[in-house]
Amino acid sequence: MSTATIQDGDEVHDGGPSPAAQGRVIEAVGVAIASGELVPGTRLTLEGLQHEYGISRTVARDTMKVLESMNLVYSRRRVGIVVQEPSLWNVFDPNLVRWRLASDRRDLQYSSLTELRIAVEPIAAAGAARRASAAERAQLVSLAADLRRLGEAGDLQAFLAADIAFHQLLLRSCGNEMFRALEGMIAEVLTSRTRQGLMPFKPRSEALQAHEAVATAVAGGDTAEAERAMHHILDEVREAMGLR
Amino acid sequence: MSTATIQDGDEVHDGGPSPAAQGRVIEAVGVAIASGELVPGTRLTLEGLQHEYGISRTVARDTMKVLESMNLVYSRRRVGIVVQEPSLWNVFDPNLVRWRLASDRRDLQYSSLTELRIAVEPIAAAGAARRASAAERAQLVSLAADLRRLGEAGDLQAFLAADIAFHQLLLRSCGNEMFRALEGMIAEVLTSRTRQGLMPFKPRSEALQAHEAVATAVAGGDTAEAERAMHHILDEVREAMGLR
DNA sequence: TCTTCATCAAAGATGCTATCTATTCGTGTC
DNA sequence: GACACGAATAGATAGCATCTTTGATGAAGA
Repeated sequence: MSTATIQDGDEVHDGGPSPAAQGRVIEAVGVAIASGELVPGTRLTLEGLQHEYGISRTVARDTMKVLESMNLVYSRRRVGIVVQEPSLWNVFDPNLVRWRLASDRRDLQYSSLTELRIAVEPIAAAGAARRASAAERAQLVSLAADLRRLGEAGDLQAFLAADIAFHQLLLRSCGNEMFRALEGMIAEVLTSRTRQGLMPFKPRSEALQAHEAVATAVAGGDTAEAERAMHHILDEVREAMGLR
Repeated sequence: MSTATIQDGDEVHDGGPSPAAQGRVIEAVGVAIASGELVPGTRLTLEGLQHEYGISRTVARDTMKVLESMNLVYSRRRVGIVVQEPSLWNVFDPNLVRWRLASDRRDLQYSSLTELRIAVEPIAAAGAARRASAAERAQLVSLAADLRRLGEAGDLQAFLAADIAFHQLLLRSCGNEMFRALEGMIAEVLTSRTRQGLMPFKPRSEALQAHEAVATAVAGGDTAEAERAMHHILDEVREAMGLR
């Protein structure tokens, strides 16, 4: 409407002056790289991006700056912006994880995350047993009870939600900021596990018991037992992943 | 010298036209935030940054975009650029890790990384036993032998180098891209451990044996034993960190 | 009359565009 | 092998658009 200027409309972008052009482009290019559609070595240019997405040079510039800070691309004068080798990517960047989970390379990302989870959660449980607050310990016990109730009732949806809450609380209360940063990714893995039907239709009684054991151990400050019980929970996952 | 223009020099920045102004500013602001010098809630403005660092709006914008993608800040109209709560930072970003290790909050970052290492390395060892290439297995055995030789000779410097190589190779060959991304951070932790004198002056024979056990198990494809032996190596670290 | 609440306008900041100069570095030519 | 050309990013500047906070104004009610 009041967008006065807008010259040379050879390719008017629909959304008007499109607020959040930035995010749109980062998303689009990020997804294209993460999915492998843009293979390593591919060269982009700012001008090309401007034209393709109908954005100004500045926006193209800072988009590439963000992608560069994730190590998805590097830029050199006279050459352009070059897509990096996957082995150099910042694979812990939550955005990148999201993009990869949305791509058809989903499985690779999923198994990496699962293995990470297997590694981290036992130590997180031990950390929680050592450092969680009283409120967190109590909530953990309560969540374990919820899990049993919902699991025995067969309410898979609610069970998943409580399961996510349980594991997230553990990561949050373990006192390690890096573990806490994995909260979102763990949630993603658990959700995906249920969606793909990798979860038993009805949670195994053994798993329910193990969750209770973790909660009890954390509540009682028994680090070794918390770690052991969490290991036990994850053994089931390892089994399912063929990592046993 | 050839800095032709430079108008209105009310505050000429020393470095001339400063190539790589970008990196300089990201580094400076990133360090200031990571070190806690800029507390959460602090407001910056593009204009303030332009003035402070003698840069243009474009560069200030790019810089903030990068910091925003690490979740160190968020920016809102009419408000400015606001420093985020540390709990929201992308603490796995290698740059942020570096900044924090360089700050006086070093210890916090160090212990988080150590705990992460304790969690990841056993699973990485198991992964390597399952998935490493023949060359990698051989190299691991060879590095373990080097470790014994250098350890018994008391050459702490060379021992550290070989130790880093050993643990990095393990992470690289374990087949998990996320673990591999931790290579640099592990190297940092090991270096720091030696520098701070946390390493025994002469590596304990038990540790040397455990490294050999890991290498042998990986070479032989014995995942359970590789994991167990790596756990054993890390028990010493846990002991030292008071995590036992 | 005083207080409270809703409404509206101005200001201050970023979002985005457009355009310019400087610098670098790969490539082709001599 | 040296050198010139050109393509591309790096950086600077100016300006309009947009959003959102803040404060002022005015009306309704106690």
